[in-house]
Amino acid sequence: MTIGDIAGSAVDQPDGDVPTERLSLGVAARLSRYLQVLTQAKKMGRETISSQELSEYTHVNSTQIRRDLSGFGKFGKRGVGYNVDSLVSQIRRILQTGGQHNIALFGAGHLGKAIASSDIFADHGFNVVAIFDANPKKVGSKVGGQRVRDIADLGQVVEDEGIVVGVLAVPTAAAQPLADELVRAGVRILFNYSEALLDVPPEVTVHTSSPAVDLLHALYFYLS
Amino acid sequence: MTIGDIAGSAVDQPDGDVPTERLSLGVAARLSRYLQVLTQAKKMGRETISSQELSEYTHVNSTQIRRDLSGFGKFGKRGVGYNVDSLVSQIRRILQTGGQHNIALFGAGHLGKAIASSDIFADHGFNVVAIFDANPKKVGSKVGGQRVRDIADLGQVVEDEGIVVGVLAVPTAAAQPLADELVRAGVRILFNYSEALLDVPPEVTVHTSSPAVDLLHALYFYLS
DNA sequence: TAGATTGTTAATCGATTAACAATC
DNA sequence: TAGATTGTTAATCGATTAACAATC
Repeated sequence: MTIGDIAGSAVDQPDGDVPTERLSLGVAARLSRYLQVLTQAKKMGRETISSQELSEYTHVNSTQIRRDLSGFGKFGKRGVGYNVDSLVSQIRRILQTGGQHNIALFGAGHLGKAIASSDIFADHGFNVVAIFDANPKKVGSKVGGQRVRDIADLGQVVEDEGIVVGVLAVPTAAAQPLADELVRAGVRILFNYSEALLDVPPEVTVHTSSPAVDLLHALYFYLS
Repeated sequence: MTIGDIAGSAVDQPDGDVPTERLSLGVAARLSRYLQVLTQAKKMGRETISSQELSEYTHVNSTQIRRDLSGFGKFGKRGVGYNVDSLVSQIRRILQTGGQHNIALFGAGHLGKAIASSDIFADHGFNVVAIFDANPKKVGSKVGGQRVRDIADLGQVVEDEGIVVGVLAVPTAAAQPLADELVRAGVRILFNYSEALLDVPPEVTVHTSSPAVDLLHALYFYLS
């Protein structure tokens, strides 16, 4: 890859350009955030972007952005900004998430269809390799170019496809039993779009989507 | 409503004179987070919850949670925990978002339908009072019990219903022009589900949904 | 009571910010 | 060059954590 010589030749830091230590939670979260904006900027044809612009889109202070990035190498050009393409590669490398990851989607309702037919996940290297639904009537139908599978095949598919992430777009009542099955099958990250509070073992991470909470948060600053 | 006498005074104040101090961004974000879990817990019939349990569901340290809450009053009972109902009321009061807010939904595709038929927003006091779509064929059809309206009526509806939040579940290409119209109509908070980077005036807040980014973030900690 | 959990303190760590020289 | 923007420092602020007495 071309990444090595760009960052490597810049300065031979003792720490180097490869983050040996685990990133702090805050840094990882912010880098992911930058990546989102950069990906969108790339789609819109932008070639460079300044820390100031990144700041406006991410709501992260521009000094903080420069500081986050400069910790891993000198990626920017003074007076110009950052090259969008190269910064995307750099951040992906830092986050070690440049690869492709297989995910499984559960629930072929409106939300499931919306997810399957969008490329929000695909843009970040997540391939929806299987869609499941508990309703026998939906099994076999096509959603987003995929055949909807029976939940009974869960274990086999997780193993065959090396799935580590399960996206739960199912009714609240179905979420916990499904989560239990996914944990049993070896899935380690659950993305929960239902309203259930999921109980899982400590080695499993649950992320619960909360658009309304984000909205409340925004509203607080609007009202005050 | 009981909300008016508590939160109303803050809203009615001229600029600068707010009775209570504005919460820090971090506190407001965490309180919103607690509220989400409490709302779910309430639905599941829980009567009390400990800071330790809240910590497990929110990934916020339990000491931090007790510290956040005790800053506003002694809401808990030692040896027992917090009463779910009363804590919900308290946090809503603190966030001044206990009232009902009218929001408008744009786009009657899969995502729009998923949002309209779920109660993720309703649970937090957000009423979807209007659904718009640019496609004339969809205008007039029913989605989530509402008649889909023509985008041309936007200005009038925003004024009539007092809408401050617009949820954009539209194709990327349609997002910026729509955002411009919403800003013109006086909407101050945009919830963006498209992949567009929206340019808006400083008085308008854009929140871009980023499930894939959250996933990347979770994955980083799984991989390392 | 006895166990559990809050409310609170104090110490540490990381985030944020302003400022500015370096340099594209 | 001249303007713009990075990379970096230093100072401040807020978040996090462990620990524990209070008390339900």
